[in-house]
Amino acid sequence: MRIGELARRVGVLVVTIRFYEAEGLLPVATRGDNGYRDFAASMVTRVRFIRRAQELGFTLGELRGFLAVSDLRAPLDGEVREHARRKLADLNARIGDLSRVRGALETLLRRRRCAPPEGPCPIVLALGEEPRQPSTRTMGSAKRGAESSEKPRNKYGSVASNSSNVGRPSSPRTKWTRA
Amino acid sequence: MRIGELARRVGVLVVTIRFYEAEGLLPVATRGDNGYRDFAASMVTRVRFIRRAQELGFTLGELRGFLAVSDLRAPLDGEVREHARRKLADLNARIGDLSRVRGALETLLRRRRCAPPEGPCPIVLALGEEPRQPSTRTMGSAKRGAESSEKPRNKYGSVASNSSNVGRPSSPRTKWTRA
DNA sequence: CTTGACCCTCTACCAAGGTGGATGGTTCAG
DNA sequence: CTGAACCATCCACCTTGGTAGAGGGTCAAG
Repeated sequence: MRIGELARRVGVLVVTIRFYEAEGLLPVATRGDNGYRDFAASMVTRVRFIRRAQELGFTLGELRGFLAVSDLRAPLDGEVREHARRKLADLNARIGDLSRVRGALETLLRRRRCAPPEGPCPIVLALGEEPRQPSTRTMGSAKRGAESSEKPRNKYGSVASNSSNVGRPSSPRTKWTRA
Repeated sequence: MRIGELARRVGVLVVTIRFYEAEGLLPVATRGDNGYRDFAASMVTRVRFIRRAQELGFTLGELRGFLAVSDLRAPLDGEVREHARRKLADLNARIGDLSRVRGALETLLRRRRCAPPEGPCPIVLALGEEPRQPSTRTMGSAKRGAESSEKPRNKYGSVASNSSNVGRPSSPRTKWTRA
């Protein structure tokens, strides 16, 4: 199968297929005498898998690692197995969170408006409340940002000093002077 | 509360808070005479909500829309309600998908290796197979790419000229010199 | 009155995940 | 044989969600 047909079958752009190959998500395709790539039929499933997994919040990096293990058909030994176990835990946490959001959303649809006149929306509360159990959440869009009340030692991250509230009826000349 | 304290409490960078304000995810903070932002205590919950929702695959754009509705405390009328209903359907599909992945992953951990010697990994199959029911999956990382066997009417339809890339050592016949 | 921890604005830049264009070779129908 | 529809390469650019730094004001303690 040529690249165009593969792309058409999955519903992605040709350039995306090439991008995936370059990124190591697809095995380097064999080439004909004309230099054209020739893809096996199984690549349809594989590309479809990539798209679906991406929608579920897996990054291409994770997928690359995962597919590499799958391709090697290597036994699931120590490190990889441990990684899989961690992924499973993440997955469970994630499913739990999404279920909470679903519950809140269902409640919402049963009511007439988002929030009781005072206080925030139940969905905001459901997700925004203090974390009760620090389950290692490092999935999906987890960036390398500081996590849950840790000291963010970068850019305006030092220590100490607290001056919690307003109390400055002072001079009104600054650069901004906006209300 | 000043920006630094808010950032510290949630565990994000100060610049991230400013970024959220600029992106319309937080209401524009009131300013003191010195120009410093002054945040309400409820912003802690709100920012925490944003982080958690992001981890769950919501984009900042979705969150902006959602929070706007929540802030207005407007009744959930036609369009917004419809949107919420669609989100709920997406959510259900997503939870179902993640559950499938979880099942596959559990199976995987019970076995010794990823796949039976022939054929691909069960997880790849579980996600990569032909879509059976075209439920509108437009969540999480859904980009504006072509979808499911549509004609990707972009790229590969025109030609033109360029000037960069000088002095290429073009081979007599082909550029790629096949494998 | 200086120092250091804050705060402000603005501009640049980064990584991920592509998208699009320029330039050119290949294939096939008419 | 010609034109379109493909295929190839490389390079530039876009969006998202931030980060980092320059340049400078504010404020409390020493």
